[in-house]
Amino acid sequence: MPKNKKPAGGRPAQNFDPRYAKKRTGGPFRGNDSGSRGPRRDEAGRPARADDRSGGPRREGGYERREGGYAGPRRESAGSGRFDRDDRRPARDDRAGRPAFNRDDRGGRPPYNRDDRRPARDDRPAYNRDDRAGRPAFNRDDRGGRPAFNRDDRRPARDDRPAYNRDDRAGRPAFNRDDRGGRPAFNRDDRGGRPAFNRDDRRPARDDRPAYNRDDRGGRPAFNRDDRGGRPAFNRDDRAGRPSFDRDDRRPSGADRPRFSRDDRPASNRGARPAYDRDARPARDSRPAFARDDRPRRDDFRRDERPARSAAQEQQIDVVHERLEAQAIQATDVAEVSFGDLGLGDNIERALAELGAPRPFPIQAATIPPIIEGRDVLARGRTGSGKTIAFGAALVERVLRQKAGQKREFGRSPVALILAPTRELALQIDRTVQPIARSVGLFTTQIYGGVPQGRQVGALKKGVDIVIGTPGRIEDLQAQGKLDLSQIGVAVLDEADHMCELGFLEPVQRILRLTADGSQRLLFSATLDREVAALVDEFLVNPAVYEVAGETQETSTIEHHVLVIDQRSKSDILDQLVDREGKTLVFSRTRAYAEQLAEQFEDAGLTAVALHGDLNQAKRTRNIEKFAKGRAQVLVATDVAARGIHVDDIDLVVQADAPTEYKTYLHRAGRTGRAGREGRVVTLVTRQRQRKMDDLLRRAEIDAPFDQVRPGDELISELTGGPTVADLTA
DNA sequence: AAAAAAT
Repeated sequence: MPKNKKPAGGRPAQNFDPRYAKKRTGGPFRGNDSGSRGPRRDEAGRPARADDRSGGPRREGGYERREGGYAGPRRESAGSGRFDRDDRRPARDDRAGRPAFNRDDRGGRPPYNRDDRRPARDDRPAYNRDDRAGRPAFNRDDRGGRPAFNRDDRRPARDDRPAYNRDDRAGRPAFNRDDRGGRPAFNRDDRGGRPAFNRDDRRPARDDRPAYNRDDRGGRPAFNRDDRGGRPAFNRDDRAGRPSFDRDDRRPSGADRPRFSRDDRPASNRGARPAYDRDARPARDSRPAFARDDRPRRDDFRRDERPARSAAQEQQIDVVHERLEAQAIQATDVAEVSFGDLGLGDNIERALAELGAPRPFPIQAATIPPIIEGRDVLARGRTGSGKTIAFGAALVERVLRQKAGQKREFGRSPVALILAPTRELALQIDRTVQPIARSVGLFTTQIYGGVPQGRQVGALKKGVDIVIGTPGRIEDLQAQGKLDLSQIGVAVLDEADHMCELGFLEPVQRILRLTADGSQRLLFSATLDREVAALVDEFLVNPAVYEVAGETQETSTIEHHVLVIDQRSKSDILDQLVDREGKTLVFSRTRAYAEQLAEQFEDAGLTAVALHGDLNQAKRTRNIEKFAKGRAQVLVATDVAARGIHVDDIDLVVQADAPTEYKTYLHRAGRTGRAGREGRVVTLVTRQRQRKMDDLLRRAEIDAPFDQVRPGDELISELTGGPTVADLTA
């Protein structure tokens, strides 16, 4: 999280730096983009896309030069789990190298997390206290020694503070009212089971509030704070308590089950069914065929059942696209275009080359010119197609032209904002945008939660041009008067459709409303759809909409498989899937399961780390870094890692829990097969979920084979793509 | 269910 604003001070060892260079290099666009969709028309209003349409074949070689060389660490880890454990022990020092003590360590981790979290909290109070302690001390000294100075010092201070405070207070209540109206609604909805009751309660309360509000303004915040303070505290207690209980429960059961399972399974399954399995497979293969035959019927039924839903949704989608006049960009049309041709300056072009992007990808060629021109832009380009560079480079050029001739001022307000749904993504975007901005003398900073705000505020005080962050902390600092959004002339929403989902939309709307009137808005996502209509209608003016032609599964480098399993065998099958060479990313639906799986894989002798919202930010960053650098073979994550996150060379994505939305599937799958590399996605489903999975894949326009598997089946080791640790050590 | 601000 060091987001340094300072010019020279090179970046403090950033996790993905080396790797990062490759990241964002772009997508799997191949020279042979067969799927040309609609004619490429030149809209009247379309800012001339400077692309010379010399339709040469697109070369992709330049983007593959950097190969992630993590063979070393991998080899060690693959060689034997015990070596890994030994390696870890010294690293963990305190925890001592007793596998048996792992249980103790597990019990000990939650307290560590709490400690880690507290320090973060302690830092702020600590800084505050220091500041407070410091000021009174100085005041006292000033009062005692220098009356004249005291008056001077106090006056400006008092003048400034009350003035600012009054302004802020005057301003905040108004905003607070809006916010309170919006947030509690979401909180209550989120809290879940009482929406109806809450709403009922609220309405009368709101009716009463106008009168009560004025009187109670002082009182409510107190109540709100109490409520807020109490609930999170309970949550944290619960979290801390549950994991330990769960872990305790799991250990005995886990210790017992594997023994019983292994004993039972070999006896029953291997003994009796192996022959049946092989015979049964063809039969199973035929089932999907039957299922497919059945599916059309279901579709018919569903169409009958859903007319309201699907029709409405499709209409909305059509409306959005029709009204926005989406253009499909042909890769061949931009094959010979350079970043300079698109309007970017030499410095930026050089910075991009250093990032591993010597020439623009289609989504970049399509969107950069209109962004520089100042138009609102919607863009859809599949995962790993280079969207970050598209908006990042164009935004820097745009800001540069706007600020041309202006002096750089200390404490200036930021003029551009990039919003992302997760802290890791915000950090990653900054890793791309910062070097581009620096190349032309602009400054960026990250504004996201989970870390002390002091550093972020310090950067803002010095003066920042581009802010990159997550909604919560941005609103927080804005409310504190430490972040001025009024000068924001360009606002980017990465993962825009996700940012329009419940829980994100309102904060995003509030933030956008605080930006300058008529400021430019850019919405990017691999799954941009009608969900962004709420924002488009309010914040965008005559936007240009782009997508890349030919983004079909045929042109994808990702291979998809669905394994139909017994719930009981899930654990063993997962062990088998992740026991392999190469980086494996495993998705789970819940934080607890992610944590559980990471421990399970560790117990199996692999190096595995978890990534989810229950971890403090330091640990989140540490774990994803370990995975990126190859010091962990397996990353088990919640959907916090589903969108945008780029780690080189993930060649297998395993969905331990199948997603419920096709968009989630696409984004999770998109963690592999980036920039033209090959990747594989394996999704586990139970027999009962098979049909839902089939529907989901159809919506995602993905064709994947369904295979029933049991632990030990050859298909599993085929999918892992290589010999396992067990094979090597046997 | 998860994510996003702390206190």
